[in-house]
Amino acid sequence: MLVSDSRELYERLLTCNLLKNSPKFWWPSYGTFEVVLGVILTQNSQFKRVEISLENLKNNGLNTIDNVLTCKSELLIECIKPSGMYINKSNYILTLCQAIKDDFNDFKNFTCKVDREWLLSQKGIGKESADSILCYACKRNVMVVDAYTNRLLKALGYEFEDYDELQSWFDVDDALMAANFHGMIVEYMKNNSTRKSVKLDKMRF
DNA sequence: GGCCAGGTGTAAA
DNA sequence: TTTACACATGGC
Repeated sequence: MLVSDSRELYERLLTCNLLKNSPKFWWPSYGTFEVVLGVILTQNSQFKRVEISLENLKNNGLNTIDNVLTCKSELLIECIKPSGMYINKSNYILTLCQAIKDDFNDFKNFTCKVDREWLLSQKGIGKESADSILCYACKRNVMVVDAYTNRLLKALGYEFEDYDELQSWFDVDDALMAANFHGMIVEYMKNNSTRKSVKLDKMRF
């Protein structure tokens, strides 16, 4: 094992200064409804494409639950096309917005009251998306793990059975640490890895 | 042309 | 329970 625990990994990632271009939070519009849209749009897509879609949505006023629910679905689809899989994703967005309205009334109440189980029962929301919404939209102390995280830990000598086991390896203090931890892992892996290999020298190995 | 990107649902085996 | 495939786009 090249690191003894998640805290050592966190310290090593901090020394890489990976979040220097994101002064406070790595995910854009942290704590807003736009994060929910971004989480669905980013599924099997590049975030650069997601940012184009989010800009389209914003320019058409589709950055609130009510506006998404009352707009023509053709407009929603047109806005999110750059991220791909727009038929599925537009349906996921619409049904999720309706469910939030039905069960929580508004976004603010949703962020305070929603839990993981509720999110996982929604179509189009799996574990990673549920945790991303909790972490980056609801500002909860929830660690998001993904394929990057799994590959990094594997390169460091760890093997995990599944998502939940990988997630439970992480020990985080608060919402800010969780948000930045996952962000640093993604940024590190984007810059220092391919599907087959991970360069560890930036972390002083 | 094939592979991949800040995944998930569904059907078949 | 696991595996294979669909979803769809643009960059390399």
